[in-house]
Amino acid sequence: MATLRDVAVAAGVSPATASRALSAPDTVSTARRHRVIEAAERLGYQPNRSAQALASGQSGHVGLVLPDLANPSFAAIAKGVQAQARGSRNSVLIADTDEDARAEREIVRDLQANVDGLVLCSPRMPEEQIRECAAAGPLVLVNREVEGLPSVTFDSAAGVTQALQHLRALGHRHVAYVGGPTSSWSDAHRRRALGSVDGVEVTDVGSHRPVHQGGVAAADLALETGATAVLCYNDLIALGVMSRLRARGVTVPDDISVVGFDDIGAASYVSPMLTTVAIPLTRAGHEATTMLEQLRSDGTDGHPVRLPVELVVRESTSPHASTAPLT
Amino acid sequence: MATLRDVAVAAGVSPATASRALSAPDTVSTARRHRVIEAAERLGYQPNRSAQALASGQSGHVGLVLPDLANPSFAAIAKGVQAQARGSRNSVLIADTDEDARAEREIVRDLQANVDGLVLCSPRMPEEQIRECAAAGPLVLVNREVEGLPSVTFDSAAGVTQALQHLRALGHRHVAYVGGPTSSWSDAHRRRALGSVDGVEVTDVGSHRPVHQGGVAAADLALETGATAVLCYNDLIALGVMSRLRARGVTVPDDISVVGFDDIGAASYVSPMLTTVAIPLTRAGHEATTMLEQLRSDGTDGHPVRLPVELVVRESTSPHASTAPLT
DNA sequence: GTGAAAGCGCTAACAA
DNA sequence: TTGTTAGCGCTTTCAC
Repeated sequence: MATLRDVAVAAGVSPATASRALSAPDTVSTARRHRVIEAAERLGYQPNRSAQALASGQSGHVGLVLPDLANPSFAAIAKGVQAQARGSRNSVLIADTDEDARAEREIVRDLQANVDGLVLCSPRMPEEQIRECAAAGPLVLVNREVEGLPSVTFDSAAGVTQALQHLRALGHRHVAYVGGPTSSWSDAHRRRALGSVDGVEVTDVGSHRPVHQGGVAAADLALETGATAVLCYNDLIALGVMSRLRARGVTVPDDISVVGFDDIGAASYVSPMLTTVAIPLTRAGHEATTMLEQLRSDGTDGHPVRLPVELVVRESTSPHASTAPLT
Repeated sequence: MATLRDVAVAAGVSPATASRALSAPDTVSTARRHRVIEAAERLGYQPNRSAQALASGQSGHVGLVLPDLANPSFAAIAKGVQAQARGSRNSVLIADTDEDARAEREIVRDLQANVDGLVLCSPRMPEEQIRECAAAGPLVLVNREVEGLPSVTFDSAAGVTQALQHLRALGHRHVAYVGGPTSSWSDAHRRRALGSVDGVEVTDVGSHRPVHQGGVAAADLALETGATAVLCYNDLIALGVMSRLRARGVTVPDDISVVGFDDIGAASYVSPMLTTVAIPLTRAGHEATTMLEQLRSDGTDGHPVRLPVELVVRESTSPHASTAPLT
């Protein structure tokens, strides 16, 4: 493997000049710069990142911590982070905490020691720990807000309102809400908007695991409330609710309407296709990474950013029977 | 940030001893080892990976190259790689090539210069390029075989056979096969088993994009063949086929049976639940990473490993009407 | 078993 | 603009 020294020798310049020619081109005379670049290409020179990191104090790595890569929502965020990072010639060190809260703190510590900045997606880490992490290095939160720390979240309260308004417009007056993990920031945030629409009564049927199975468990509870529509913490739950409803002979949307959150791929694969609040996950990954880069350069503090969401009306919602428009 | 030097001073030993105490414990006397470890913990010492890498020539990073993180199958592989790598105190540098074949070669080159080994998941990179990559450093292929290179694949030919046998047992005699990308190794591998079951005629309806939309496009073609069942390259396609069939008023499984490949989450979320060939994606990630570690230590060549697959019968397949068992 | 010393490949003052 | 000189923090001979 060719080193920078080799390139310098081949180009007939000092290592320092070679270094400059490659990483700060305009500080070097045109002629020499060309010679260096040419030599680098000819030798197939690849900079040694470890050496660069050691010498410059910048690893060129962005850390990404996620609860579960296999969850399509997190994977989408990862994709965004990845794309944006590569755009600025950074690479991504990824850590899946496997929903293990205990390991998480340690994983973050470990990672943080070796990256320039961290994108942290940890719905459940105690706020106090998050602050500790933030003190240890540049960090941007995704899908969670902590006072004073930079974050990228979704305006899902607005999403809840949109969903509720949509349901009201369809004649629904009583909606059941199937919540996500109690300790999650986004669930708390959504719950706050539950009373935001006049004329719609919302019954909370509690917290459920944000997976398909959580939805099947919640479906019976939702049915029991007598609500004519159910709004779910996420699509996985919504899909679970729909499965269970179908199994019990309840038809969606004729008997009951269902709304999800996230707009994962599966939402459009099922029948009826799921009406859901789409949240720009991949964009959040972009945004967080950009913010991280700014944090590091400008040294600014970074405001929380709240990305807009959008209700996507598909087939799982329809006019409530008893108030259906007469045709 | 405390350095190893700080730890050494605090423990009253030389940096060399401190280094040994931490990374080769049994080469140091018990007493000193304890002193060093204690000091390290007290100071919150975190080794600087870049320095370790530079000095030892080992980055402690495993590279992972994938076509698309947002694709649940690849995300599952990533999860496996990640878990296994952490188990051996390595971290994962991830690169999503975004299905961009041109960028891919460069991404790999770049990554390869800075990792100890690479897990490469690239269904479409030309074989010759793959060999180049393999020459540049330790590398394990996932879901693809190249003569002489270590790889982890799935015995999906056996999966095709299982699926076909299942369909034959249900009375199907004519099956349509909806293929994946022409240039993909796994599609070629599956196609080879299409004629493996006597009494079942398989009509190939061509290559399709391995996404939902690809399936909806293929559904009409499959129908046109007059086949009573359709076997798909993957679940996304199968789901697309089912959507389209439903839209055309064709009922699954009563009118036509559908079988997928992969067993992604969505396969169990839809109705009817998809019968599919489950492939151990996450395990493949584990396996590939383990293999990579062996490659590096033993220096062995690494045999190709072919993981078993399993047909999961759900609701999208049923006896063919005209030959249905009489009840 | 332990320490001193020499780098790993690069960047960043500082001089020239 | 360029070269010289020091390291970055760690591992690893090599003596002791």
